[in-house]
Amino acid sequence: MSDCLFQRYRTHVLDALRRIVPDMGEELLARVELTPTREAAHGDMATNAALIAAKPARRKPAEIAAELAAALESVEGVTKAAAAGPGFVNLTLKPAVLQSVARSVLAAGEAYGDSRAGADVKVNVEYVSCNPTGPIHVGHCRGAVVGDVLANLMDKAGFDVTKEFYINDAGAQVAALAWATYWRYLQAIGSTIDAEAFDALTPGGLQYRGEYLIPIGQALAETHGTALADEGGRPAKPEKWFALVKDFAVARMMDGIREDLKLLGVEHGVFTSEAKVLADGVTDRAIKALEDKGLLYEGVLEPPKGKLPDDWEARPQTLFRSTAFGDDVDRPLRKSDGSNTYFANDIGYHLDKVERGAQVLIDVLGADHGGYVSRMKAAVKALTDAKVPLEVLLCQIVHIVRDGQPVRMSKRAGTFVTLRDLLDEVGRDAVRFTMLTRKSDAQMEFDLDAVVAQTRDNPVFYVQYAHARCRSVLRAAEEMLGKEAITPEALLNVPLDGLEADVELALLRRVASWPRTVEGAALAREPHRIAFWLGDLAADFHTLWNRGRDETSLRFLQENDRAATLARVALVAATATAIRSGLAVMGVEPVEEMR
RNA sequence: GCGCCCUUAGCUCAGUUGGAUAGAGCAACAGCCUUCUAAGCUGUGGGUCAUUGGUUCGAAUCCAAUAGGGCGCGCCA
Repeated sequence: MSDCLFQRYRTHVLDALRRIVPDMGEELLARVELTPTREAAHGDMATNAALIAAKPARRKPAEIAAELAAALESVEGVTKAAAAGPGFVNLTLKPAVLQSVARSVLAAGEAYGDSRAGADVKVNVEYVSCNPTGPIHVGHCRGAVVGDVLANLMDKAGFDVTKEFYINDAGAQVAALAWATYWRYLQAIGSTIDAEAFDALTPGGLQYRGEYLIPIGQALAETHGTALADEGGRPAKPEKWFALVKDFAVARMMDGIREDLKLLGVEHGVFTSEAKVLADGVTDRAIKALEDKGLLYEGVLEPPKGKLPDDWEARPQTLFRSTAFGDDVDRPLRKSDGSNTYFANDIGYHLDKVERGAQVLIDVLGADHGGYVSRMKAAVKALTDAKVPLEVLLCQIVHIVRDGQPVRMSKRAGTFVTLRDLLDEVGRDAVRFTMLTRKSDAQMEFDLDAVVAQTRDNPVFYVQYAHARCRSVLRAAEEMLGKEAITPEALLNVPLDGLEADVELALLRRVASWPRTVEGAALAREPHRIAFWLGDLAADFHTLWNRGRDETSLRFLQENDRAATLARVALVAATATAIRSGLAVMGVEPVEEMR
């Protein structure tokens, strides 16, 4: 675990504050923060301590701030502490303190920024969770990346994270998949039945007509020959084939989905089957638990306002009293055929996650599931007596555009629909990084040309370029000083007091803000902050680099000044490490050079 | 009709959970640049934080109402 500058000095602030204003409650002290300043004129850090303390002390903030500043001025490493504005205290640190940040980074390596804030709380992050009825689609892509990076982030922040995928393999959709696969199987064994005839035979009609099921039908034919059909390749009764074909198709679909996700760099630790949760009786147990709490009843729902479904009719059904937990209406658990609704099974699944030890549940869902959130939260609240929180991250739609024009998702027109096509076109790193350049709950345009453009305004490129430049300097430094001189271990012992230029200190300040960025982003469940921090860090590094163009004295490698060179190499190595630490959370590969 | 999310510079977006004079990039304008790694650099202009009210030392941030955009609204997942 790396020590965080801000945490360290915050304890000094609290110590001083306790002396000046005794008897402050813990909850008030918790609101005291020490943050980076927005402007250089305000020093390195600022605290709101005097503003917080003013009320309980019944004193003016400026007064307390002045006393606090006087006390903090004597703290080791502080050159200046000044009251400012409505009652802030600004701290200016000795350059040596900022310089030591480079050493912390080199000592910690990519573990720099690791935090214990999560206190090993068991968090289950469920994401992607698409139907296993076809290849994974670009529509799932944002949730996949957001979920994965959130999980990485929380892991880095000290949570005990499980990455989980829920396989929706129990509903009508997989039944339709089984029928469609069977159709392809019949074709593979030479049956002449056409789509229309089979469509008429299939409950709910033949839904999945995509070519991706052809090889699966063929594989079934190879294994089972004609055994799954009646004579002449005529369709047999479902009893003869349905369960087998369904399981086979789902398994094959999941193989493909797993493979595609792996190309995106997403690997879940746990896959949970809806059918298995159901078969194991967890779902029944969950429903029983709700019943025991008196939260189920037979009732008739009001028809929905606005557009009415064509076949709507009032009907008594088993309802969960979700309104008791903040939902708008009570929700049905059984379909008219007696089977569970998706919601009912999902209640079972969430109980399953809790029974496996999760203390916090996080679902990453598409925005079209927004209407589902309050009922699921209600169910989890009811099941766990509000002991296990369910948090939901909604990801808004991504519009794929090329050159500002929307890309229509049409298979017939040959424009891509699958995640794999997107990855083939722009690459994994561009997809992952770009998906996090917006808050999850904001809509986003994904421009196929812009995300691979090698320009300043492409954050993926800009961050990669910064790392490549760092590596380039380190390679040149190796030429100049020898390999042993610039290992992280060797650089740990290099004097850093030459790093005093404003651009160098600004870079160090940014690097120093990584631990608190990790904690803040993890606690707020906002993985996009990592992408923005990386962009800021890259900008600071490029600024320093560019300054060296005009002022040769600021260049990293100085032929005649070994001490200055070593200090700067340490800074560059620390910067590269910080970038890698951030990219590791993003699941993006750092590059050694741009090509 | 109801619920949830969103509205910040001409454009695309941040804004560290209520802090100081609201910030980047693009575009515009003005200079510079032939390079330690090239895909540029420096500077300038640009704002009623959708609108109105409220909460308090202090609001883009919290609350209420209004306007506009998105999503959802029994047995799809």
